[in-house]
Amino acid sequence: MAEGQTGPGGESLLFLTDDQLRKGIEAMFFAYRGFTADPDRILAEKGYGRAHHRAIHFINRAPGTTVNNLLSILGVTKQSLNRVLRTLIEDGLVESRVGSRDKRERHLYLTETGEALEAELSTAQRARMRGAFRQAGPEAVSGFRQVLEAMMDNDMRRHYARLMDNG
Amino acid sequence: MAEGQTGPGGESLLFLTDDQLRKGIEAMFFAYRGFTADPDRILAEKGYGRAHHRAIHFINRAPGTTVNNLLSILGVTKQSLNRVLRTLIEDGLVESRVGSRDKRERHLYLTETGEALEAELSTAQRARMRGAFRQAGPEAVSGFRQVLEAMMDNDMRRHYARLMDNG
DNA sequence: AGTTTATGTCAGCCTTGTTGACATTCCAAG
DNA sequence: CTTGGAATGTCAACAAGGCTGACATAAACT
Repeated sequence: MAEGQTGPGGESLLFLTDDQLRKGIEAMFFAYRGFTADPDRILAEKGYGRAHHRAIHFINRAPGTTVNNLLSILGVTKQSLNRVLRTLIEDGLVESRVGSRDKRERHLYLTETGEALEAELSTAQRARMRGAFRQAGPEAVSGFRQVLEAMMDNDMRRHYARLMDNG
Repeated sequence: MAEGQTGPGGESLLFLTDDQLRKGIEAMFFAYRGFTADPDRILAEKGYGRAHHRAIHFINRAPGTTVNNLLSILGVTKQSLNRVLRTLIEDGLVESRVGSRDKRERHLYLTETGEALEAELSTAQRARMRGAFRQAGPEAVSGFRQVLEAMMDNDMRRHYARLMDNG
């Protein structure tokens, strides 16, 4: 089904065949492994996991963010995040400051040590992304980001857009 | 560092700034969540997880594949895969046939029930991919796949290429 | 006959997701 | 002002699905 149609306007829809879609799906699967491979190696050495990386990344992106905001970005339960945050705080990578306006809130910051790990992780991950971008070229990069953005759920796209504004 | 250089040939390297790379990284993170969201919901209803989906997908792609081949594609340990395969076989979604040439090997096939679940999962996942492809357009899709392929590790790219040939 | 290869299984550990129960803090309605 | 609900964060316990290591079996290769 859905093989090589042509739309009402006459534009080629070859890229929407089930076969093309399946290629996109498998590309996404294999590429995500490459995407996480380098940070995973670094994290494993230090006894951390991907969850720690995600927390560190977004704390670095928005220093002083609250636990609740982080929860919403990461899309996990607060209990799950809390476990990760606790080890990062114990290990001195993250600092948690009680909110001045609202004392229920905890504002999160990377310490110097935390920033060092963040730099190590993001340098490795950027190197991989840079290689892929360079190899594929600027046109391809633009398409890459368009498709990814269209693949997000609405709330994720909201978070994504907000981060793009800040950065 | 790496802000808006121009290469020796004069071509713009704006898309290789740390900022652009970071956007690519975050897009990849949020998009992968969308990518898995629909299958995850279906799987959760039936008491399966992503690991089962991956096994089902690649058995469907290459019926009769051996356990070892699947291990290499999925990049997990045999113990991990075995646990998943065992439940799929017990539940009658996958059939394991002893090899005729080499009786050590087990060749894996989806049963009718297995094919039904595969269809349900891949239909949902294709719908998401189709929406993203349609929204972004054929040029973007081409770029998307170029960047993803360039992001893979070599052995993943090998598996990917082999699957593309078959398909 | 002995070695290697492919597979399966058991036990046990870790990360990271989940839910449930609970403490603290804030705010607003009475 | 007090009290009750909402928001925020912590602790405990459990499950899925990674991992390693040890071991059994059977077939193939030398």
